[in-house]
Amino acid sequence: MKQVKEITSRDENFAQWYTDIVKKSDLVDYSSMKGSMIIRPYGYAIWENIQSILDKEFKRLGHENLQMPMFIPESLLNKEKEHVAGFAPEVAWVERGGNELLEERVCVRPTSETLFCEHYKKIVKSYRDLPKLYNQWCTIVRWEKTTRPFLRTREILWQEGHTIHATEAEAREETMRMFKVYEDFQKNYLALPVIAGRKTDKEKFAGALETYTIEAMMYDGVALQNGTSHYFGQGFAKSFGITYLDKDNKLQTPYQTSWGVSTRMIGGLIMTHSDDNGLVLPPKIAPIKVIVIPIGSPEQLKDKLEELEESLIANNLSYKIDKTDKSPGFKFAEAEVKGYPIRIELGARDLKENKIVLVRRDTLEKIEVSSNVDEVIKTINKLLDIIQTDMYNKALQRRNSMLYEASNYDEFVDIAKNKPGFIKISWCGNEECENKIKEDTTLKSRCITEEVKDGHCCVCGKEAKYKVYFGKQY
RNA sequence: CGAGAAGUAGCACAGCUUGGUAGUGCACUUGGUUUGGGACCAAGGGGUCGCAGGUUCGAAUCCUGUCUUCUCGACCA
Repeated sequence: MKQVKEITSRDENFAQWYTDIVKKSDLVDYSSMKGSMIIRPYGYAIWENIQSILDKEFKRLGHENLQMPMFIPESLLNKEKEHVAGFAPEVAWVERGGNELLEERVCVRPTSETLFCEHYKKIVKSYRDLPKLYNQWCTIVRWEKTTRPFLRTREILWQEGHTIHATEAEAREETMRMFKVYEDFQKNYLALPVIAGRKTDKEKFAGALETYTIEAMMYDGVALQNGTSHYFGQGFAKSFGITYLDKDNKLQTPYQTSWGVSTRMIGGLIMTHSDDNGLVLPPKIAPIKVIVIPIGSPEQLKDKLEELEESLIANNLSYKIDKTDKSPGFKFAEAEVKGYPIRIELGARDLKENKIVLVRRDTLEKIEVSSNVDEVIKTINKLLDIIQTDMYNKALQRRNSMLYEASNYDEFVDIAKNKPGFIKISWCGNEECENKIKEDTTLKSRCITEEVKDGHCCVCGKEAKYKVYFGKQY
């Protein structure tokens, strides 16, 4: 396979390959601010697609969008102890306004739980006020040391849902509902095979009772935490003094959740599907589904091109026609870098024989079809479905080939040191065992996938409570 | 944050050792010829050499600081 110039081979240097892909496909550009990327129109279009799909789903489930302040006074952030302790190391502070030193410094939100709590305290008085199902699309700031486009940035573009409920059951249900929304979205739209499970206490969100996580595995076997849903119980409500009167006129403390996904998912998309020729995007999320490349003089192709364009519009297929006067080879390569799912090679020579060539980006397979436009559209629609499914299955196969299960600690360490991927073990639930694994292998727990009643902890040999995956992470 | 490397036109780089008019290829613009895997000819346009100091008659080049990027570690709800 011919390799596109200037993209490092994926198997040679995965990190460099990733950097090349995001740059060459024009998803992002760097700015002079470390860790704050410029999301270019093509990258932002992917985010807009993600946004519109999820936003519709959130609203269908009864959520309302709102917008919170971007600054949090220190005293407000400090109200929930565990929460602030977890975030303190990566909070950015504003200490001056103009030339004046502030009386109280304010942080740029690393997440908005505290702001929502303060607000709930004001607006929740009665059981009639519950639940509140809120979401905001915004940016947050976490002062990361090492940054990489999409995967780890200081300024993060994301969505955070915050809900408050009268009962524990309702809040738990909400946590799991949104967890499922994320899981389905990533499988069905992003074509990412994911492992969904609960975080260990060590790895859960600061201030949460339970954190549920969507863990995707990248091409190189490294994990990407691609979304989380948290159950807070009454912890935040108690810290902030949020109460309401129930039907019996008794004062009660409500239950809360929060959940979020970010543009990190775009990094996940790239690191799962793309190849040495460039980006490969699942059709359901690709901003442009079809790229038309005319080959031959414009006069020869004019009629067919117009006919094709009309049909693409009529069938609601997002498309682009490359009318530049570059050579066909250049356009092919460019189309591959951009990852358009289907390429139409509209060639004068083929048209004489009433043929058109379609090319799948995921496999680069060339498919000859009749130049009858209705036929072409029919084939495209079929192909888009096939590509979406095939991409998922291909990623699933690779992911599964890097899933291991270890029955004893020696085996675990051996796999951890020699094979990239996730390793499943039985675990007693104690943090010491997690820490030992971290020390010996640098692996961290990804998530708990099931509870078990028998078996022994892979590390200490005591009675096992869970099956849990370990892996390296981005 | 630690170790290493890099920053000169949109991109890839040369020039730096030994200070003295800012270079090459691709890309871009115009005109023409082309068109099935990164076309060709001709004529053009574009850079305060990452930023800030310092040394010097003179700095892309030497010195100091700083920022950004990359690789590998550490860190990472």
